[in-house]
Amino acid sequence: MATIRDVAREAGVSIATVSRVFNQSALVRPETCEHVRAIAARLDYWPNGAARSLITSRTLALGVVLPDLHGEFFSEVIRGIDLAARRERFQILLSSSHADAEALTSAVRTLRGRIDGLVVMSPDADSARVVESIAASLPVVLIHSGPEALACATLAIANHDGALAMTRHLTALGHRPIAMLCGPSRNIDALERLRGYRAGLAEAGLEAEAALELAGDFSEDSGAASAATLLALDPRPSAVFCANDAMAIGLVSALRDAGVRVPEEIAVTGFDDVAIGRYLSPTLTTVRADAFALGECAMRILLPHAQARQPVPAQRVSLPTELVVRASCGAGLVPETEATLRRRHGPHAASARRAGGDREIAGRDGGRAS
Amino acid sequence: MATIRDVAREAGVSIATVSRVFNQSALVRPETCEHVRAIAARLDYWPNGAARSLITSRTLALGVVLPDLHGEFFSEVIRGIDLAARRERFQILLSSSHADAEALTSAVRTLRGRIDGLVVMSPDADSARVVESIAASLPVVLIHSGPEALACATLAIANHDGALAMTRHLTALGHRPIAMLCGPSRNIDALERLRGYRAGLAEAGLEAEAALELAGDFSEDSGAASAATLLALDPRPSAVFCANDAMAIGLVSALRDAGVRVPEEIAVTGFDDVAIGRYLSPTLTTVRADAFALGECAMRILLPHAQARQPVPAQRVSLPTELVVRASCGAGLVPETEATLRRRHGPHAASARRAGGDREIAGRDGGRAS
DNA sequence: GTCGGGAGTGTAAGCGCTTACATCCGGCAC
DNA sequence: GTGCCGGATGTAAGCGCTTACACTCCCGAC
Repeated sequence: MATIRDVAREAGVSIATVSRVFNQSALVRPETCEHVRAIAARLDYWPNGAARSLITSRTLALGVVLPDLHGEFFSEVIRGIDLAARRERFQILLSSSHADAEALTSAVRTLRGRIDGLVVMSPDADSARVVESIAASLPVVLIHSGPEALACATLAIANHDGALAMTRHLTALGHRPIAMLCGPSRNIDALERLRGYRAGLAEAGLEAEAALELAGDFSEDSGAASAATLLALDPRPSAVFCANDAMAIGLVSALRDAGVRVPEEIAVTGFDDVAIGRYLSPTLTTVRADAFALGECAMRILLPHAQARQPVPAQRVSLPTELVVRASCGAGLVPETEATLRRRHGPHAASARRAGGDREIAGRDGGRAS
Repeated sequence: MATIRDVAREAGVSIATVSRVFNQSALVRPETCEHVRAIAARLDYWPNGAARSLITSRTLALGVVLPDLHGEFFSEVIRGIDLAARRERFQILLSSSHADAEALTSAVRTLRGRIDGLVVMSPDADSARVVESIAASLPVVLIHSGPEALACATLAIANHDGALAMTRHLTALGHRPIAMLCGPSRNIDALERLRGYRAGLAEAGLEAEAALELAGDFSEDSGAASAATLLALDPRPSAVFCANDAMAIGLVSALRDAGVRVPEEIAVTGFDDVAIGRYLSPTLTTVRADAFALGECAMRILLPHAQARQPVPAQRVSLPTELVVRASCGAGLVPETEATLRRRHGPHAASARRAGGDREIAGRDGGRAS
């Protein structure tokens, strides 16, 4: 691999001149510049990134640490991050599956000196501490939905509000009892969604019951597996709010196999709004948590500070969610009981598929907040 | 940020000793080692990756260049790559959306000096040339399904064989005419699938007809959009083989909206085997192209050479596909006409959902080959 | 006692680059 | 002609690290 010295020798100039050519310095005579570029092209030379970043202490790279890469949600987050980063000519160093705080610490260490900033997505509480401690020396944004205040820039999904909106929607449609298929018991997002569900029940004067809170783990299989438990409940719930779409999809499939009609006999709703939700039968009523926007938003917060190499001030930004009413909740079947509902949703039958207008912003108090 | 010199001064040793401590050199007295580690921990020191890789010319990072990040397929490829890379303590530098050869070249340049090896996934022919030219100076694996031989290590999906197996399956079930919903016209994978479809028709003595080859672009929407064209065909096809699952999902959804029963009136099949295929109604008959395995396999080829920093010898590895028979093809409805088919597939009704045994390896001549 | 050798540590070079500063040179004002 | 200025280029330091080689002990063999 050719180095700057090879090019300089070959071009009959000093390495400083070659360097200037590759750094758009205006101080190089056009002819010299041309000549150097020609030689560089011939030798297939391009500045070495490591050497460059060693002296400039800027790497034009950002670290992205995720808990996992499974499923559409993470993939969309990465896409959002990647797109925003590329716009500013930043590379992405991806690192995943950091189950515990220790793994996270060591991941961050290996990244040191290779990145100008970091996005950490972590659904567990310990990792938040680790990130807090890094935040002083490296621009960091933490994607974390826990309710507590942290000493670093935090981006949260409005899980609670989204789940509340969904539960309100189900109670307003007259569903009861309403069950919840929960996510992993130590997952912050899952817990916040559960909180929102409970708040929604309370608002409608319904009581939260342990028997109605089914265990799940965010996988399609766990959704399918919960069908039996669900059908054995007495009284049988008229609606099930699943903590994510994957479980809702698994559950609908298992219910269909069991000969139970959705939404006529049991309504099923999800959370996330995965792409195929609008193509399922019945189309899936869910809460849109815009994963792409999440990644993009994290970048919007991080990038200016990464470029300036200055710590991101502690702040808390919440990304609003939207209630997406389609068919699986039974809207359109059950007469609506509240005039407000009708006004807010507009028509939303099964035919609302692919319509953009079937959405309502639920996270009214989302948006920016410190 | 503390440097090696700070630690050395504080610990009262030379920088060489500190360096040795962090490189597991056996030459350091245990007490010294302990002492240095303590100081390092106190100063929150960790070796700078850029400096390290500048002198060792190893980065413990691999570049991954993808055409796009949209959809489950890519996300699974990345997951496979990430997992395999992590096992060998390699980081992943992700770079996507390199539409053309030029963008690819510049992406590779920015990566130079930051990576020990590279995986490029590219469905277009020009990029293959770019990769070929890099292969001499950097270990590279190209994921590319074009039929031509290339001067670099190439990993291909057995698109042709998979599509052939699917078409055979459909003809054997007695379907005709059989339409194909194609992918992007310049996409190699899409073209190879089309080739396989045509070969399958020819085998069955059927003629390929332009009218039966519908235009699509791999998106759910394009699948849905093709429903009208399809239904207007005369004679109406009894089966449609979609070049990927996303289009099949969109098509099934649009057909359902149009009141056409799948598979009774029209059978629909896909390619990829996305996770939710088994949860759809009807469950989706498709060709499994194991994206996770693809990423993993690319790493298996690349990693040894990346570690040794030696070019990957030109070779061609093909990843076999499997025919996954579920309900959307109408198997179980239509009496099977060939004894061989029955023997190969075993029972496969709608209830085959979630069964592992409903799969048959189609790419018999896949596997390793040079 | 002398010597050799190996274990532990230090010294210094240099990876490929950027950049402050030095140098050179041509042109222009006087 | 001299001096000055500024544009173009060169020189050299040094980013934080690894590692070849040098050095210093200390111990055991003789």
